[in-house]
Amino acid sequence: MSRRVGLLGLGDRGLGIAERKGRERAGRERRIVAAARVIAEREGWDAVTIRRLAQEIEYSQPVLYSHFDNRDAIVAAVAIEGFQEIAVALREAASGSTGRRNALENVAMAYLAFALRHPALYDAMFILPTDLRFAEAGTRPELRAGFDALAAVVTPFCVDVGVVTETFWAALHGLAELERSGRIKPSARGERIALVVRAIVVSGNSSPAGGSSHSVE
Amino acid sequence: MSRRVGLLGLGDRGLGIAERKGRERAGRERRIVAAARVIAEREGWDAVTIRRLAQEIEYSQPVLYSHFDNRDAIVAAVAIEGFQEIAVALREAASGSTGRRNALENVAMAYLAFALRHPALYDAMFILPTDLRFAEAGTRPELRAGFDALAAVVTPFCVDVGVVTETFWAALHGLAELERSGRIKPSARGERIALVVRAIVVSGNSSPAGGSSHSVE
DNA sequence: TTGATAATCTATCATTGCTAGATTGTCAAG
DNA sequence: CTTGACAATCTAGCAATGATAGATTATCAA
Repeated sequence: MSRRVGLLGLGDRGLGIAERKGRERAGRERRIVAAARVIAEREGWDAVTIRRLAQEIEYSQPVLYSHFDNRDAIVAAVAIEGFQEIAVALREAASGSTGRRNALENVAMAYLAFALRHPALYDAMFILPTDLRFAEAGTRPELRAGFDALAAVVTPFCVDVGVVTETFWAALHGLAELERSGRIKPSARGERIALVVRAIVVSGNSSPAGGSSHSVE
Repeated sequence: MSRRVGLLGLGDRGLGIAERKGRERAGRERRIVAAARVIAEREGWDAVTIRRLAQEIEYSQPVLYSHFDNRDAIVAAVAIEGFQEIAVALREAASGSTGRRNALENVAMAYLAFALRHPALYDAMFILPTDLRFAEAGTRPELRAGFDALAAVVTPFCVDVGVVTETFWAALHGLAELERSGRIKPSARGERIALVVRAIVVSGNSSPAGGSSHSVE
């Protein structure tokens, strides 16, 4: 976010005032992000203009630039909300499962349901440019949470958790994208998910070791 | 593309002239698409503006609108080129293979190589809005060719070719997208591909029938 | 009260996709 | 050869967008 904040140089009892200003500022920032998300989900990201957001929060346009460097940074803020929420959704799906394989199924279904239920949010997370950093040392924990949730349900079936999780994620993302954009027919979604799940169950372990089977449950 | 063409009302021997005009027009259209693609690949799609393209082909901006309804239609034209070319690349990868499993591997690698080698082209095909129709009755054959190439190498390993091909495609697309956008580390690409290939080989056939294995080669 | 600084606004820029309307080229009918 | 119609193309401009410069107002310590 932008730097020039101010609210320094407080005198003796100006401390509470600075706190109030900080709260107001944070609240305004949340309203910007919330408005962006609502408009994007209702009318698409093209409708999310700086002017429109300014009108929505009842401030002038330049105020937005004291919160975010540019429009893409607002998209990124929405994307981060999305990564937090999909992590929650995936963890819930996993926890409400009857077994390890069922957990895989539920998580896969939850992933697709999330992507299809919040198209604009998913756009912000994966399609629109956001300059969010992934797969690096300093990756924000919000961005790792979803990956970790996938890794959790994949772990029982493989030795190289990282690679299998990445591939599982890729398969789910690909299914979501191709279905979202009308490139594959939605009717066979269940069968495709079943295929992905079976693939992980049966061939997740890359090296000859590892419990290859006979624990099916 | 746009409608108002003209070149009718030809008299007795005006026929050759009309043909020449048609050729010139088609050539100009090709130059537009080619310029769009070159600029996009060199400087990104944001640099592909109508003015820039007009300058490139040495005509005024409105001329572009006699060829394409809008900017997205130009992106779509580039995307179609991409679908044609990826189909060729996948077929070549399949034909130069030593066996059915090796064909799977080669095609998967070729898919990823294509996506990573032509980022702007892949953007046009899968990321940017184009209103191209897929998975419908009147889908253009150029858009089916790539899918068919995938289906060809998948067929030996499954009964429900459609579903398995869709899932294979999704996995490859997901891997391409996540790697392109820096969300998974490029170093493990080979292992991820191997995982996808093994998954199809070992669990591609959904029903209990079908040649489940023992023909490995 | 005053002067400095923070907070916010008004006004404006350059760029974009797109289009209306004027202008030029082409060619068949008279 | 002229003329009138139509195709082809251009000049000029619109409205919208992201972004910013600079004026204006609020705040508060001295």
